Amino acid sequence: MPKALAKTRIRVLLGSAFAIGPGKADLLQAIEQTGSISAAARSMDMSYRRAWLLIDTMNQCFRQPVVDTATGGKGGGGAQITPFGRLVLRRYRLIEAQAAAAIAHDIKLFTRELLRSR
Amino acid sequence: MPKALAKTRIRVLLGSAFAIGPGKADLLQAIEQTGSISAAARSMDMSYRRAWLLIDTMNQCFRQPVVDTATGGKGGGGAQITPFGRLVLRRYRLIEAQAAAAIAHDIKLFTRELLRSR
DNA sequence: AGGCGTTATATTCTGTTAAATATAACGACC
DNA sequence: GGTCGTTATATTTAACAGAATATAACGCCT
Repeated sequence: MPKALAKTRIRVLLGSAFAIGPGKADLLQAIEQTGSISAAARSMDMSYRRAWLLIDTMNQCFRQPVVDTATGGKGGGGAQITPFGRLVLRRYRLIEAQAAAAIAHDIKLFTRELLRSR
Repeated sequence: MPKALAKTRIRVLLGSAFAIGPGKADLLQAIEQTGSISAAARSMDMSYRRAWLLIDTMNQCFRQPVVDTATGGKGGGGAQITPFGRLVLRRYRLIEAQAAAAIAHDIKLFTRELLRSR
């Protein structure tokens, strides 16, 4: 059984859609590393369809696309994170880190003093 | 259509179970105000079963029960938040507020500059 | 004793979400 | 022109979550 663990999730919403959150950020990074949606999905043990849907949502929520795709061609096509996407990712990660740092101490106390030990 | 909105959710996990999060915290407050699980559930437009399940999870995750219940008796019974539950709630709200304050500025920039307007 | 509103719990139904499967289109490369 | 792996999308199937329903137990109160 894993140790008691505190996680902060920051999700940015646009209307009712989740523009970005932990999962989408990870997916962006996987695309950056693999160069395709399908390879990124495989590496995250996620269905291609699900990955494609997440990217589609992001591309619709942000002012500019975060991922560029190419169908056909060398290797059958591929996908790349855009410079704008890199910016989105960087700033999201920054916000995540700020929140985590701000509560780190109190979270530690909370889990130590209040949660049942496992 | 609602305006672009950023929400930070802090959920504290124990093992794989969510010990506490925004919904459970609200439920605790509703019980504090109403004095019963069923009235709290009604006030939140939630099924009694669901509310009971959430409370049960909390009571199992924390070192002490956060809610005391009584079956039968005056009014059929009822439920009260324990002093320990009040402590849990207060400290959870504090953590929530700290995280929100830490990222408020950057979240504002993020939504203004990066998100598509609605 | 019987009624009442609640807690506590099991079971069934239902709707939504995710997975699985299938298929078309694409364009470089051989 | 055929092959390849990918994007893009539809359709079907399965899994899960939540709602709905049902019921027992409880203890005060009239």
